[in-house]
Amino acid sequence: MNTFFITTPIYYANGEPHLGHAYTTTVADVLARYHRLMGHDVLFLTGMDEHGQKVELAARERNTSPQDFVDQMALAFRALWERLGISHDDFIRTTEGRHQHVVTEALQRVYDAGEIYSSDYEGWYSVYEEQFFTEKDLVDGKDPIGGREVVQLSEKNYFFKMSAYQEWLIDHIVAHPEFIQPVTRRNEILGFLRQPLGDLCISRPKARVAWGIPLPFDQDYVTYVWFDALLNYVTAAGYLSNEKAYSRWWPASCHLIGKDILTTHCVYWPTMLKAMGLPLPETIMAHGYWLVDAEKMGKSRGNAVEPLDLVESHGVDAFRYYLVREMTVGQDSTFTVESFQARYNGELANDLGNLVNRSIVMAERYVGGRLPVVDPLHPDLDPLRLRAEETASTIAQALPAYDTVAIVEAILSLVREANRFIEAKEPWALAKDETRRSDLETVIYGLGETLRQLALWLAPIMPEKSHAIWNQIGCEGDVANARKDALVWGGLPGGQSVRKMDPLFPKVDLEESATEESTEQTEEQGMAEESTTISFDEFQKLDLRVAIVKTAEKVEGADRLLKLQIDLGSEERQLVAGVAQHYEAESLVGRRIVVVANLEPATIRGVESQGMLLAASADGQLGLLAPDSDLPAGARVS
RNA sequence: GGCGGUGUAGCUCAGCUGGUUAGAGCAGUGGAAUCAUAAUCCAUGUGUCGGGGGUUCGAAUCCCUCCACCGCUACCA
Repeated sequence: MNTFFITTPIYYANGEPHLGHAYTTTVADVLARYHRLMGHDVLFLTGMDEHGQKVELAARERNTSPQDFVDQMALAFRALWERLGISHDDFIRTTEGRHQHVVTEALQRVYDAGEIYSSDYEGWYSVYEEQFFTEKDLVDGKDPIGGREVVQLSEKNYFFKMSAYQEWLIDHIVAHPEFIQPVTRRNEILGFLRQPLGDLCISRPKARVAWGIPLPFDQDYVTYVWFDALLNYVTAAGYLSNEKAYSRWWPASCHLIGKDILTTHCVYWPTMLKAMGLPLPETIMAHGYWLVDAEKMGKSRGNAVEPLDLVESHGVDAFRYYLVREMTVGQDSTFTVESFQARYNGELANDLGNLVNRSIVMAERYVGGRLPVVDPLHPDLDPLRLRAEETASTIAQALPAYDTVAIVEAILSLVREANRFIEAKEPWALAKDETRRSDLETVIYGLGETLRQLALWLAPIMPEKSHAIWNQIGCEGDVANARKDALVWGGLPGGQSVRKMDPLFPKVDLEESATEESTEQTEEQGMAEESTTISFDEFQKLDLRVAIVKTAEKVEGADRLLKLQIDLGSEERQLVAGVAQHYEAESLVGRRIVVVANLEPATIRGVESQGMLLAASADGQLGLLAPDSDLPAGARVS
């Protein structure tokens, strides 16, 4: 039997789950469910990464033990997976005995093979990032990632000879185009591997970090993140514990990850496996980020919407549907209420929900609620049958390509075909003509069978709603348990009674359900650590310039605004500044100021402002920023 | 700076190894129908396929170049 072993990353237990986690896990769930539908033997794994200093610190802050803390976090994640209808087969935690055993044993083997050595390491260490930095990495004496304190530290650590595997890894990636997907990420890794590859530090001294798995060959150290976390994939497969399971599941079919942990999965993990003498996973699929546009999340109404809130307002299935429908796996996408509502109203409520509703109503009204027994291959049903077969073949191609968007579109095309079919056949007209009774029955049967097909194909994406469809056409059992043979056209026997239910996707008034306020702008939600700092690139987007004030006057009808004409060197600009309560207009003329030159123009009190003057303020005091010397107008600030 | 990617209708995007009048969904406009969650169906686009050059009988699709944006990476800050 075909096996399909899919994993999500194990999520780090130092923060609450968010959209990024939800997306990865939902896509993995949808893929797992499709493979089950196709009759494959599936192992779907997710879990938690629970060791490390950040967990230790978080636990201390809450006055609890690390184990208590991670237990709570694991509960929070499990609760979300339950809410989202995730059908994982295993939930692994790195604090479990089965995993500690594998890590210990694997380390000992690699050590015995001479692939691990110890060495002194000296550098600047950030407690927060749990990382060393070289002198030149530092930015203003702070760590380059979060700008936090660093301390000089020299310590012995253990290293894995990762560098020895560089050529082998390149060869493997080149020889296996499916290994890293999408191709842009593959190129990235190949680019990364053109530089010399270093060795991998795999330890932390217990004196500094106690919360981890001790190195078997040196009890003064614990295992550092990668040689711990990544091994979860083989632990869960049964490595070193269940030979039968292991040989069945390993190597994994797919590690689904976010693009933020590409290197660890595409470089560290393969070399680790190689050193252990284990085969590599077939595919590492890196998806993109959801950009959450707070502006478009209802902020204009003063009440922003958190993506996960939509689960409560519109239901889990609509949320799952949106995730796999809107984002092409591998690319970034923007999460907005507008697009969510457009999908919900247009595709789910109008096209699909209404199709189900009108079909069931017609079955009740025109044929007494009992689905007729009709030859599924009746020529009148050809449009539906052919379209259903097309849907099936499209999905069969899209599934191995991880193309969730194509899967959804294939299903929607069947929905639209059915709506078109109804218009063409006009069952309401047939119902008025006794002589056309059999035509009518054929039509009703065709709709019933199409709904059955839809329920089956939608089940992996929308488990609850698809089951509701399944029930309404009188099918028994759980649609989630259906397998490939059920997908053959004509599986509806006929003769069973329809059971009308409430509309599947009622229109929702979001204004009432939106409550939480949010001040966030666009925020990236991957699995990367959130950071309040900005990158240098982001800073560079600002075009700050020195300007000289030519004229200044008060803006009519505004007591805080001044209208300034400024000399930017290459051009003159007009801008509006809210400094009238601190500066007389005349006193500014001739002064050098600093402005944001590439700010989008705005009209304030009817006056256009082509930029923004910079000033600092505190406790009601205000001071203009100005260069220390008589620089020319237009000088760039950086 | 190096490597890679993207740029196709108002919006979101399909268009594989070059080949009939460049497509889908949404939005817009006009119409039909009434079983249905005012839900559906039909019709409707003069799109410089980012600009320029080239290869070819023929290019959105291949090559070169330029521009814009994005990612990785280096360096500067």
